[in-house]
Amino acid sequence: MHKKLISAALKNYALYGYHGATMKKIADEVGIKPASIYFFYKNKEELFIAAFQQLLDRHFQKMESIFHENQDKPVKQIFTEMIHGIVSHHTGDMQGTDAYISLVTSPIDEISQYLHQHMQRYNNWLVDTLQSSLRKSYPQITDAEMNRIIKQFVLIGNGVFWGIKLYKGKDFEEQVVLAIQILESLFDELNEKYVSTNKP
Amino acid sequence: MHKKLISAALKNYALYGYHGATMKKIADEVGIKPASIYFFYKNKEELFIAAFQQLLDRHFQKMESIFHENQDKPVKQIFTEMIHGIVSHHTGDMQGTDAYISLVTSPIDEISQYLHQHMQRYNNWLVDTLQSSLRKSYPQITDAEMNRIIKQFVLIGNGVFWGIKLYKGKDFEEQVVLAIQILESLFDELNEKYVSTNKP
Amino acid sequence: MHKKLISAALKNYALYGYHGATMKKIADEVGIKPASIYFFYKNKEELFIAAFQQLLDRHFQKMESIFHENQDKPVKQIFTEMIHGIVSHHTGDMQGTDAYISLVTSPIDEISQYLHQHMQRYNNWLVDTLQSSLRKSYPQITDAEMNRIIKQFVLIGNGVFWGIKLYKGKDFEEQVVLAIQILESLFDELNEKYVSTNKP
Amino acid sequence: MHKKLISAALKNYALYGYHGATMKKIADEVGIKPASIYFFYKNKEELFIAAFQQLLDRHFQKMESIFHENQDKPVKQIFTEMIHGIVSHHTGDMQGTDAYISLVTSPIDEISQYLHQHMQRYNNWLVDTLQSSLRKSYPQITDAEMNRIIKQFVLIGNGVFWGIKLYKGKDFEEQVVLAIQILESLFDELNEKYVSTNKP
DNA sequence: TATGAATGAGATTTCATTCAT
DNA sequence: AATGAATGAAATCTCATTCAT
Repeated sequence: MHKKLISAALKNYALYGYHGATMKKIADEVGIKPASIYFFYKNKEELFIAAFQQLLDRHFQKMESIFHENQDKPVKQIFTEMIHGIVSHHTGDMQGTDAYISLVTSPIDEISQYLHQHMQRYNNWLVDTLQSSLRKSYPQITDAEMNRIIKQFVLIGNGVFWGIKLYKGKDFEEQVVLAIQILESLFDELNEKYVSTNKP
Repeated sequence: MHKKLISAALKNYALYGYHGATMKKIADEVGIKPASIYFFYKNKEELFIAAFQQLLDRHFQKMESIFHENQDKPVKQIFTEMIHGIVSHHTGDMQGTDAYISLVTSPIDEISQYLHQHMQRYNNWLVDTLQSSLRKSYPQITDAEMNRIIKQFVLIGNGVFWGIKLYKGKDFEEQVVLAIQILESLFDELNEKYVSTNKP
Repeated sequence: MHKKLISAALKNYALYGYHGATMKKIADEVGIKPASIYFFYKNKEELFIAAFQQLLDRHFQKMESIFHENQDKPVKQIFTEMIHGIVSHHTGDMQGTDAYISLVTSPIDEISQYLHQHMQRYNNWLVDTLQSSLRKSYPQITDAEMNRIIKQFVLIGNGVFWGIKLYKGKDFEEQVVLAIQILESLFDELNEKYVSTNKP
Repeated sequence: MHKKLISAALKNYALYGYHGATMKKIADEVGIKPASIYFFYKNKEELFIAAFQQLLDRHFQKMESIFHENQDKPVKQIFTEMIHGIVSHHTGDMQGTDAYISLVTSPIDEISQYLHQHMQRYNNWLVDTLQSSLRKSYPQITDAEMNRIIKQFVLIGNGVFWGIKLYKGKDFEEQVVLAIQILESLFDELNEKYVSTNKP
């Protein structure tokens, strides 16, 4: 029931925002009465804190698992697979995506703080992880250049992410293709610098 | 008073969402009583529809004026200036930006429709405008290539836009710099292809 | 404008009752703004008192004029013409009729009192008037018998009146016919008693 | 509580009309808070629809029971007892009577429709019932004559009913007496026609 | 576990009324 | 003669929450 309530809470949050997601709507969704929710959660705020934590934890876990599935492939492919991973994670759970977007503009303090922590943690993990992957393929790469390419990757990832809400169908697929093309040209530049001597 | 009410509505929408932006909060903000709002707008929904229309119209107008200020400059600069324009428009009106983000997940039908129309109109204008700028500098450019570079520009713009909510200060400035670097490399490729006279 | 306001007030009273007849609805009906009503009437209560007075006065005047048009005809015909008069007065002004019905259940003190006075005055006039008509045709009629026939006439008139709201078209017309048949048999009885010697 | 609410709703409707019968007044009457009414009825309209249905159903049931108590008596007495029944039903529940009168001018669609259905049903039942009673006592009576006497009975009943609101005390009692006198003379006529054996 | 009944607080909206213009 | 702007009061209704069962 905890799981079902969190899921219903997120769905309603995505649709109507915090104040629009009422205990009644959530209760209806899981087939109980509003009063019953209080058996599982102290109040509305606690329910939503639990829901948001789950949302962000799941996002983190998904990104980790995508990385682990691809960590032995060539770096470029790791990067492109992560783009695909972001896309499939979010398009496959539109309600979670909407909730995530709404979170970013949320004014509730406890939420904002947790979101900020999550961002920090996610970013650190991403940078650490991608740095080691890059270093493996380009041993002489400078820290600055690593940072640059990782941040550009994130920038492109963000562009694709926001596109999820702006484009549908073919239009969105095209965005993904174009994002990966950019990524590839970034790696082409890297290759020219660090691996040109490899091709005799 | 209409203007003040719309402004207050947007601010509160950005902060608390549709259901959290109460008529009382909005009235307090402009120094009248909640009942008085109904002299200017039939109900809450109509107030917000007016507010959202203004928000989107302003966004469009801002983009147009940025373009017109730069239309005689070299293409590459037009593109980079538009990135700067997007950034300054949104960072200078954070409340409007938050409102815009929330709009994207809004379930209110009339809003969603108007948003969709706006997107269509904005996109068409952007493509038309940038195409003619590109054609002037690269007369032999193919339609496909024009489309590609414009869409990649949009993708990068979206990445920068979403970054506004994720990064602050130096971190965000770095994102803009990196975005422009990507844009520049895209134009470098174009130049290689079409500005053959550069290579004597 | 006074006339138009009273008319609009009555119409809305008939439709929605006192509390449902809002100053806005009344103002809309006559094409002015609610604030303007206060130029003509001190407040809602005064407007309605004026309206109800007019309603009852008109009713009284109508009955008087019906009587005067028929006062030289045979008594029986006077009685039947008055039934027709009641019918045509009320069916021709359904909104006034509804207002009149609602008045009867109205809890507003000033109204109830005025209504009661009107009833008294109307009843007295009716009895006086019909008595002298009856006396002219049946000189030996007792006061008791006069009273009886007048009250039965009123009873039948009330039955027809209430039927206005219960029946439509043919069904209502039939009620009128049946009412007049009853009246006629009442007069047949009178004739047997007082004018049998007239038929040699 | 449902019963108490309906009763309070009818009382306040009779007193103040639909718009004057506020949820607060009704709640006060039954000793709860206005918000609590919404636990039992979705909104004001549904409460009143339930109340009106009960009002009309009770009226119908009362008339049926009056008939059943008297069905074995002579026809004439059935008719006069029903007049007495109408009177005692309505004078004994003045609030219900006022509510009933107000209903007749109600503009609320769902109410009007239900009222119309009730009228139809009540009328059909009345005609059917009285026809069989008449046929028992006057086997040779024509359908036309039966219809006539039933409709005249209804007409007189309506006159008495409307008199409830116009006369008090002795004056009203006199109306009932006069009504029954009329009924009796109607039956006298019937007897003359069909009970020829009375005149040896 | 779950709910029926209830409520205080507050949200949206309506309404009669005022007042300066 | 009429209205735009405003408001206090109140009406309808919603909502998070409580508590006894």
